Amino acid sequence: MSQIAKRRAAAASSAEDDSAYRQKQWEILQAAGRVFHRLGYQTTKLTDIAVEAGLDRASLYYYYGSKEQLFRDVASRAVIGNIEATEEIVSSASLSAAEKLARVIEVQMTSFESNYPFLYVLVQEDVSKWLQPGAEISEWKEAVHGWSARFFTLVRGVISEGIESGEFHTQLPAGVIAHCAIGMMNNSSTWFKPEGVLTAREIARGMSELFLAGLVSPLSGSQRPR
Amino acid sequence: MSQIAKRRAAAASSAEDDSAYRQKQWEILQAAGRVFHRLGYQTTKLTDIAVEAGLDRASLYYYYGSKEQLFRDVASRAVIGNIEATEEIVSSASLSAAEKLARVIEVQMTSFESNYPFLYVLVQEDVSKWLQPGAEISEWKEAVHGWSARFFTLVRGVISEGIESGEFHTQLPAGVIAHCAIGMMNNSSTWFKPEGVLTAREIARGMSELFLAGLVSPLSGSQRPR
DNA sequence: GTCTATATTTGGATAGAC
DNA sequence: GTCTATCCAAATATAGAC
Repeated sequence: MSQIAKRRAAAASSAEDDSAYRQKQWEILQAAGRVFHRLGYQTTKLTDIAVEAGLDRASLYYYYGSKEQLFRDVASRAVIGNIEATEEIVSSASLSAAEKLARVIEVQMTSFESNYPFLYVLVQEDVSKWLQPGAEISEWKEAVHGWSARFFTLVRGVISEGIESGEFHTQLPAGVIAHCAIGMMNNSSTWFKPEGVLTAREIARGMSELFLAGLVSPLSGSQRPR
Repeated sequence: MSQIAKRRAAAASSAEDDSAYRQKQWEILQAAGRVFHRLGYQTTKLTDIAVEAGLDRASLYYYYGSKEQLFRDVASRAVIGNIEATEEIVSSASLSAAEKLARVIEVQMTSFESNYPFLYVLVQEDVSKWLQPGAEISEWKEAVHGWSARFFTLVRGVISEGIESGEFHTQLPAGVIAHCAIGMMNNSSTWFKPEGVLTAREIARGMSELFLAGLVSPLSGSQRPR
């Protein structure tokens, strides 16, 4: 164990929750989140994060042990609660498939917003590439990949449910529709800004409407007058 | 100019179109395309490409001068014709907005298929990050970014046209809808396989229907019986 | 706690033998 | 044409002074 690792461990174990140490950790984490979101994991250099956080490259190691740990902490921040909320929606007995889909979209989009930019950091990394042959896999990577797969399965399940009950009509398999929905949402990492004119909730409603009623339907757009 | 560069230039200039040299270049390019698609540009190491192509890392330099040139050749392969086809559709005077959108989706999806995986290599790179402050920009990167922006503008234009003519109904701004459409299509880089059960054309039709009529509309899905 | 200076590793690119 | 053996730059991580 390196010297800096010992000092880091000592500082971490003796630090209270609201200590200056934790505060600084949090500031660095936020800075890292912004940079990862802007540049992606591979492109981001520790220098970029150090500059964004306003200290030296070496000083980062007093707070975080590695670039990967930094990324891990950034990315873990939001996922779990998100998945659980989605599972609850999907397993509801009283909601129609359309309502479920609308709520899943709303949970996801508002989660992108309230956890900004942490959740985006993850979705834009395409975690499915992590388990490709040749890549070193870690327990954490597998877990994230599992969540990602789980989310896909949940969305596909809702679509399947709607198709089987006759509520939804489509020529495409449920999995493809699920990919479309997820792609639409995840792609918002490239354009959505929390301080924009539209809130995540408003965008989510528009997306649901688009997905359920389409652009041409005379029903759509008139349900909620502007 | 390095020795290997001279030998490469000599081989390239004296090679006929159907020579063994060109053939090998093409094989390497295909291998590189597969690896870039699988791992992304930054993550891909020259070793990965060499292994995929079945020769040594150093031997690549007899055919291509750098990793970036390799990527550039991979990525340039498909884009231009694609943009031009899209521009022609959009500028048509006789098509409705809905028909234009459907055709744009079909062009894009079939292009992903027929150029597989070259076009995917590009869309999954998020070229907008290339012009971020701090990144070194090249003429080529700017050109690609320009195409990407142009494509977005074209799609948004179609949506706007439909909204203004009263053909489309939505609560969302045209730009957001355009992002949704593009996100849906580009995300297919993570799941579409040319050898799958559905052709790109079939998927494109399904996507158009989804976008125009929605999932719930009783019209959708019945237009083309299965 | 933060920095300067440096060790270490990785990966792109070259020289030169064959 | 392809390879072995390097070189070199970039980037992560560490030691140790302050």
